[in-house]
Amino acid sequence: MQQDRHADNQPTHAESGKKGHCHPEAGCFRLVPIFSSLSEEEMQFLATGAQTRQFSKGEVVFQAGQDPGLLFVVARGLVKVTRISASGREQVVRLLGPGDFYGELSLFLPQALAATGVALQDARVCLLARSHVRELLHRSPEASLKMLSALALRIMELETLAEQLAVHPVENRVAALLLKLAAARGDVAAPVPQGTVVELPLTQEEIAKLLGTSQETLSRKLHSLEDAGLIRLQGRRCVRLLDVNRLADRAEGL
Amino acid sequence: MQQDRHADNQPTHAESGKKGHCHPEAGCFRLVPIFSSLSEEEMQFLATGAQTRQFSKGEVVFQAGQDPGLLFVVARGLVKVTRISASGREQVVRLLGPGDFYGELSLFLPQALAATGVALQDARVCLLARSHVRELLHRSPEASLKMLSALALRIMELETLAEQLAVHPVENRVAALLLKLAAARGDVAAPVPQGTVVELPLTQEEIAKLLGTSQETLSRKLHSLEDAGLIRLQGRRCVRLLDVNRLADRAEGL
DNA sequence: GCGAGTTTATGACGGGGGTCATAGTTTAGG
DNA sequence: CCTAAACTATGACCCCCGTCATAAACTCGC
Repeated sequence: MQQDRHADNQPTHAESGKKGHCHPEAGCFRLVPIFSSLSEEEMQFLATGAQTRQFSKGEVVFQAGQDPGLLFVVARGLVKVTRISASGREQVVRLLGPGDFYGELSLFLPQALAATGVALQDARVCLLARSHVRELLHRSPEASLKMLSALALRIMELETLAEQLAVHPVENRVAALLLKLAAARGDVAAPVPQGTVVELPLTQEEIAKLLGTSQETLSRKLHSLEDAGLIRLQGRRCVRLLDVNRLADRAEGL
Repeated sequence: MQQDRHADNQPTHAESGKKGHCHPEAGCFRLVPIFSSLSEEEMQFLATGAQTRQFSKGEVVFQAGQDPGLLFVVARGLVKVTRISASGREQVVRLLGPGDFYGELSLFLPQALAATGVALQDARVCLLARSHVRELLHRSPEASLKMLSALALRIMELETLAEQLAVHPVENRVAALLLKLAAARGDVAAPVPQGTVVELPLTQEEIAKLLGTSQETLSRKLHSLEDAGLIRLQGRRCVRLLDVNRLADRAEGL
C-alpha cells in the first residue's frame, strides 16, 4: 500500500541523482519561511533528521490516523489536505503550496494526523523528524516565533473559512477563491490587476471540495459569473478576471 | 463607547479589593495551561505588564479592527468570538472559556484583530502586554512549545469546524455540540456518562450562530432529537443526554 | 403579579444547492 | 488516430434550511 511508503523511512533514492537546483537534503527547507532565520549550524542540524521525497500526482503523502512523527514541508508542487467523513464525503481543509507544512499537531501533542495529504501535482516534500524540529524550536526562539506566526495565520484563515462556509453562498466563495489565487500570483499585497489570468491548479471536482460544494454547482457558478461579466473562462482551466472590483464585492472578506 | 474602555489601559479598579481566591494581577494566568510551566520569576515578569479586568454580560472585551497590543486570556466566564460580515450577519467562530485566549495573530503579525469578543457571562479576563508575552516566548522555550501546542490544537478544531459546516447537516452539528459540552463537564476523556445533564451556556440564538444556523432551525432540531429519544429537554436551558451512542453516531467526528 | 421585553416554538414559503442522470469535451495511451 | 477514461456542462428533481410571521412561554422590574 502507498501509506507505508513513508513508514519505512530509510533515505530514499529520491535524494540521489537529483537534477534540480535544490540540494537533495538540506536545501529544500531553506526556502521555507518558518526556517529562513536559522543559522547555518541549525540548518545543518535540521538536515540531519530530514529527507526529501518526490511524490507524483495522486500519491498519498500522509495518511489520517497515522502518526509518522514527521513534519511535512512542501518544497514544490501542491498537496491537498482532506478529511473524509464516515459517510465517505471528502472535504479539503487546506492546500499546501511551497513553504506550507502539515503535521504540527502531532508535533506537539500525542495525536495521530487528522487528515490525509494527497499530491495534486508532482511534489517535492521535506520530511523533518519531529524530534529534531522540537529540539530546534527549543534552541531557537526566532524559529519558535516564526512557527507561532505561521500557525496564528492559519488560525485566522481557518476562521475566515468557517465564516464563509457558514454565512456565504457558493458564488461568493468562488469569487473569493479566484481573487485569492490571483493575489498569490501577483506579488504580495499588489492590487490584483484587472484582466489577470488565473490558472486553476485543480480540477473542478477538487476545487469544489475545497469550497465545500459539488462539481456541478461549481460549474454552474463559474458560468453565472461569466454571464454576469465578472470573469471569462478561457480554455479548460484558465479564468480571466474581468471585473476585479465586483468580484471583491461578492467575496467581501478573505 | 465601549470599545475605548480598553484603549485607556490604566490599571483598573477591578484589581483592587478582590474577594476571590485569585490574586488580582499575577494570579489569574497562573491557572492558564500555556503559562503553567513558567518559573516564579517569569510569572512575575509577565505580571508586570498584566492587568485583570472584569466584564459583565454583554460587554465588549475586544473589538475587530483594533490592535490593542494585548493578549486576552479568559480566567473565568465565557467570551464569544464573532465575526460580522458586511451583510450584517454574525458568525461565532469560537468560544473562549477559562484558559483560552485570543489575540495571538496581532501578537506575531502587525494585524488588527479580525473578530470581536463579547462576554456571554460575567467574565474575568487577563490582559497581557504583547511585548511581555513576546519577550517571554523568547526566554522560555517551554512556554513557546505550550503556546504552539495550543495553537495547533485550535487549528485542528477549526479544521473540524470547517468540515462540519461544509459537510454535515445541522442536526449532526447539534449532536456534536451537545457531546462536546458534556465532555467539557465530565473530566478529560471520560466516556460521557449516559443521562448526563448538559446546561446550555447560551441562548439558542447564540448557539445557532455558533453552529452556523438560525435559532428557528436549532429549536426544531433540538425537538427532533428529543422526538427521536436521543435527548430530553428539561426546562429552559438544560438537556439530558439519553442515548449518547446514537448521538455520537450523528456527530461522527468532533 | 402584571405588563414589557426576551427567549423559544411552530407554521408557511421559497431558494440555494446537492444528487442523479446524461451528454458533450479533453486528455491520454496504445 | 482512436478508443477509453477523465473532466465539464446541463437539465430535472427535491430537500434542507433560512426567512418571515406569529404565538407561546419565560423572566424581570416595579
